[in-house]
Amino acid sequence: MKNKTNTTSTQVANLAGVSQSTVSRAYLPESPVTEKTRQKVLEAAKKLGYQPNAMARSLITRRSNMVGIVISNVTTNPFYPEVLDLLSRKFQENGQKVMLFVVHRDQSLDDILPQLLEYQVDGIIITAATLSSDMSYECERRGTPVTLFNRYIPKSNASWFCCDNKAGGSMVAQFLLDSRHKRPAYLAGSEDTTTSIDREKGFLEIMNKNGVDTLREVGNYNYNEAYAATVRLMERPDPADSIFCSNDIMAFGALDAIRSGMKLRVPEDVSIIGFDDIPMASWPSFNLTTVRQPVRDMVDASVEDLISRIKKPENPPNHKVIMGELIVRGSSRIPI
Amino acid sequence: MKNKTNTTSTQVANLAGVSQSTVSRAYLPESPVTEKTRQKVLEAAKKLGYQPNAMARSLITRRSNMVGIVISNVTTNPFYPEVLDLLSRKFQENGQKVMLFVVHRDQSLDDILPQLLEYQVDGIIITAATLSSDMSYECERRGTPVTLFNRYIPKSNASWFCCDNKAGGSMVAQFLLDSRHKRPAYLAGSEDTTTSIDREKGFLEIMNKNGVDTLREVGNYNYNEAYAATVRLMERPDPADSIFCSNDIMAFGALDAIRSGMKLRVPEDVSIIGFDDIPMASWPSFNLTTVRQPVRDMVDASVEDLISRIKKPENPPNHKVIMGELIVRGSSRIPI
DNA sequence: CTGAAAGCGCTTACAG
DNA sequence: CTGAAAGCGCTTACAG
Repeated sequence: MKNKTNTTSTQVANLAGVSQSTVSRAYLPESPVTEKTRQKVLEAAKKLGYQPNAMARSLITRRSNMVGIVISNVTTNPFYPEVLDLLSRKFQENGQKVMLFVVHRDQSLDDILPQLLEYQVDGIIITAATLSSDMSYECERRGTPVTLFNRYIPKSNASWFCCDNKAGGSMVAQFLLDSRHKRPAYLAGSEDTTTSIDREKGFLEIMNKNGVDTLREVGNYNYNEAYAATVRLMERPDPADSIFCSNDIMAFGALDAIRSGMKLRVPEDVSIIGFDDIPMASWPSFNLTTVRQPVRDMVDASVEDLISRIKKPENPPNHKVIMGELIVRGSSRIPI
Repeated sequence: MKNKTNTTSTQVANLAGVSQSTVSRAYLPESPVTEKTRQKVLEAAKKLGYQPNAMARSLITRRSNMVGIVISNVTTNPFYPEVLDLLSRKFQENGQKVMLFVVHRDQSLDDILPQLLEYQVDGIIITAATLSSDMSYECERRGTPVTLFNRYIPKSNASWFCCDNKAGGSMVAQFLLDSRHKRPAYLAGSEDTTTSIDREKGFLEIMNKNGVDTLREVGNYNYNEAYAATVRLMERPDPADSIFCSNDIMAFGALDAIRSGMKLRVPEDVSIIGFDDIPMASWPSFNLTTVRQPVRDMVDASVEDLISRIKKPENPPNHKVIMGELIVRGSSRIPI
């Protein structure tokens, strides 16, 4: 293969017999060019295989038309591939390119964001991870808007859009009480995530209000840990009669532990409820009662917010919490 | 939030009392600068919050340090989020940024690749999709190497790295025969994918050699379609006694159809075998016998190939087919 | 409408 | 080692 060779606007200009500026104008929608010269340019461009260089354009327009997406958990929770799919689709529809960073537990965003800024992204969406105040400040200083997806930071210049996790937890609690459960358990996700904390908060608020004691275990949003935690919950002298898992993947772990591991029945012996409503939740093998996150609305809101703040940097950040919906399936007993 | 403002090397130069070129050199590893001036520059840079502009750098070095990843099926098959995760991690470790495109059935790569080229990516990896010869030619003309992941094109300038899909199909066929199945079925993925075609080819080769007739249905790599296809396979007067599904997700659909839908037993009534070995395959609910794709090796080979061809554009494309491994679990009867 | 010129923020020969 | 200058490939005032 030959070395990198790019046709430039000057070469096209020479062939078309116009100036380089005219070639440039031929590619700009609102520019003043007669249709005739534009055709002449486009023809020459085609002959030479010319395409404008986006780097050079970005350099001078101070707009890269790239946004950064930072995501994690992409292999451990099917919810995130869906979020990524929707986000990137929306940006593509808007003509924005996506620079992607997949982060892992051992990586700090403080090393990632500077790389995004170095490439002059116009804005950043952060999913399933949170922002240090240093970085938040740095983005603000540079004028690069940041939007958090399903996370929030009390005071910062970032926008955020979350599922109403607390209300979701409360809905589950109320549903469990209505269906006469006496010994509910909360299976927490990662302890440092606001999602798990808020779901638990909402859940406990209702349980406490009704004077019901709850059990608690931690599953770190992970199938295997949830499986083990469920075994612990069930081997107690006072086992749980229902488990609210902070995401669907953990609920599957709980389900498998109860049915395959302990040979108990769902929902007769134990009710299992999840959170997310990923597509698998409706598969017959799981048939999971769960809280559906309004992913589409959350994605739409995030992208629209980011784009509007890219266009008008003076716009203040926005925050919104969007209600989820309880989807009742066969993994839980139902109110009579 | 204020408007975009970037500190430039010239400002740093002024503060540090050196020339702009010296500031530039301070950021280049191999450049001749005394440690003392470098420190002076870095200090000034820190004070001003300076960071080099990657766009300007790319423009002049003719290397963007960005690679394009084109991926699809990211929500329908957990195999691909894993591929994406591994690919992007490897590139990040190599200091390459990733420009991501998630494509859908209705989108042609012929619209995507020009966007990647416009942004001067140094190379492109295409996963779960294939390349038109026009585009292949265009990339070659521009000197941008392309690597296909688990796809191939007979003659083109692209590299490719695949699982040995044909051998995988043969392994499954032999295993099914060894465990005395008499009426095997092949459940095809998308008909236009080489992965499904090759797995079927290998499967049939062994079956034919042994004079065994096979059934066939199409599931398009999709859970629901596989569920329906399985029902058809079992409702025949001569139902299948084993189903080789062209990926794991379809195998789950088959499993659910057989157990939840038709109340038959696996593996006593029917053996189910998949392909991929995604993490869920080992969950107790599925406990799926399947062919494990050597994802890590495939990813490593692809990334290394792309990087080496970015460095040396004169290197010819490489092709490699890597053997998978049959993972025997509980969804299939075993040879006696 | 069209062209000549300046300039975006860098890297890199070329001198010194 | 360091600086002045050219130039990467564009866009965009400024004249005409």
